[in-house]
Amino acid sequence: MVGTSPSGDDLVHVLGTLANPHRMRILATLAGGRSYVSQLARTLGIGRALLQVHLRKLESAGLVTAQPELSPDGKAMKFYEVNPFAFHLTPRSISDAARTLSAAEAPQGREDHSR
Amino acid sequence: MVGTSPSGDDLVHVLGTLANPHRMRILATLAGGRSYVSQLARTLGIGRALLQVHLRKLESAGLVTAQPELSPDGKAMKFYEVNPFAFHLTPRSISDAARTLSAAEAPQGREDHSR
DNA sequence: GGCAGGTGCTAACATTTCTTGGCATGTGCC
DNA sequence: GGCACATGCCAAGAAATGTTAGCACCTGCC
Repeated sequence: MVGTSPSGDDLVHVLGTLANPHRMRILATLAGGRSYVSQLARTLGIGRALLQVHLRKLESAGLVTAQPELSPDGKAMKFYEVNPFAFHLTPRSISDAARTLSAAEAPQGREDHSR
Repeated sequence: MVGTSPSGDDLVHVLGTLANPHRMRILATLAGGRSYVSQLARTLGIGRALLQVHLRKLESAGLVTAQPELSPDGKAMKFYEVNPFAFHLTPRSISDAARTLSAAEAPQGREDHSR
């Protein structure tokens, strides 16, 4: 699984997701062991609403996985854990990714911006 | 130089810079050889104003370098070239970086967000 | 002078992302 | 019932980013 080059769009998504202090801390915390939302919120000292948004982004980027579970005493809890990943960023890998960027994000210029 | 772990803040900066289709394409183009602003704009099909903003971000993240030069016929031109770089992103490296995030960006919570 | 081709800057608008607060739902327990 | 703790969602404001248009300046050349 390692060594697979993500498409340009995916890479933009992943990088954009990682490029945020909160999400880095969340990832770092989860790397130390799985945890559930409220617990994480307490550990990180941030509100649940905010945390959930970030967790959702991390999940949509495929960096973490959610696992709904029922605690012994019947509470519905949502555990999260880190998905293993490895991205190598070099001018070369970025160039490769750039070639697979979707046209939608491209200016696909027919326009004359010359003057 | 390879293998040096960037500080958390630097990493956020670099990742945020790379996480953009325009900047990826700019980097990809420059990886194929140095070029100057107007030329790049034509190649990419985007306006100069926009290009300059992105080039500035790439430069501030240390991914490219600007080289002002005087063309044979006296025109002042600004060439850009890619700086070699290599970042390895893994849960581990992200965790390490997260520990060096500046407090300013930290919620450093004393607050009670519990309810 | 006037045109072509470089550079730079900035104000203003458009869009996206981030953050907060409030409210709704569910379970177990005293 | 009422409290503690868990989840979810959404509207709305704040802040950061992205984009465009326009103007200013310089040099060589016909």
